[in-house]
Amino acid sequence: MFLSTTINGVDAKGRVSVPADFRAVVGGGAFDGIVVWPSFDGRYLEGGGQALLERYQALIEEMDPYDDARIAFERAIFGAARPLSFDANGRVTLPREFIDHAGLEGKATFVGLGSRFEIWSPDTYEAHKADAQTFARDNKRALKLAPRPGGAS
Amino acid sequence: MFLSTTINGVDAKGRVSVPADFRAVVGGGAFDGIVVWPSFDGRYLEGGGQALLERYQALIEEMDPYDDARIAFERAIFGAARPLSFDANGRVTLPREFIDHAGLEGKATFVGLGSRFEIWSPDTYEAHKADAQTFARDNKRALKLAPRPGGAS
DNA sequence: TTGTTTCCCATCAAATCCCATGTTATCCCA
DNA sequence: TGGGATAACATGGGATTTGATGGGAAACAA
Repeated sequence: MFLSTTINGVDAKGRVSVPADFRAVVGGGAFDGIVVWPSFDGRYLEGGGQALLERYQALIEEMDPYDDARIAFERAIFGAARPLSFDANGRVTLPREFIDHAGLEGKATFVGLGSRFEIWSPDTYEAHKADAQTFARDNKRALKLAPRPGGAS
Repeated sequence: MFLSTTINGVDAKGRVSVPADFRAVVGGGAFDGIVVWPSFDGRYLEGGGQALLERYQALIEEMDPYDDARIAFERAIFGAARPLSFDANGRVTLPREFIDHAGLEGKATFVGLGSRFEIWSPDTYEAHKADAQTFARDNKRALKLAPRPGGAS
């Protein structure tokens, strides 16, 4: 499970260290790396392991072949996604196009979201994080279906 | 089940012993440690075993993929949570950021709440407890209608 | 060639492990 | 039931490993 937030440097070559925790999550599969694509919803990148894309593929294949939404998702995700393999030190090289989309300038914030993660420019993310916390505080009762009490661990 | 309140020391490295009772609760799982995140509702930390987060994940995944609330909770919880593994003596190292959020200065109060626990600065917790008791006294009529186990005791 | 990408090695800081020690709780036995 | 022995827990400091990062050489493509 992808957890926590980490800021790592992006060097002149577009290289960035993927947090070791994240590498452990995707490790073990056939492809030693991550899959990343620009979000169609904002100036950030989305990513995950190969397994995530396979899950998305399964979801999309349940839609009608010529459903406009299906085609849009296929293009926005599969068409835009790139597999980025780790180098010997656990870094990946981000395509220039991705760096521009997310406005990464020397730094990148990795945000773990359970089954996937996002990559933001640190400044941009700070603003969104504050929004998310405010929203969560004001709407915490939405989670009220709440875990049944007593079942520990 | 996480029970009772314990005060343990936080050393210069940010290390703190997790109460042995709590360790027993999370023991047995794949991950030998706890998961902790800063509360988005106050100056304290929330935590539990890995199973707690999995329960939250299950709840969140029942929401629509692009629901604002879902994204906000994902960022506020998963983005902020960190898995902290036990060292050989049952301690975890709290990130500086967590120590600052909760205002821990050398001491930390672990409060067991059944399926999860909280970590407070002892002083802050005492004040909070007093407030809670005052509130309870002033509202005992309401509490009578909706008794809730686990209120600060 | 010329620019780009991939691979490899060196360095530094930070997280992790390991061992030693005091203190408290628990057990055992007379 | 008292007291000593034993084990469990909490804590401190130092050593070691891991992780992140920077630069440069080699392979590749235009």
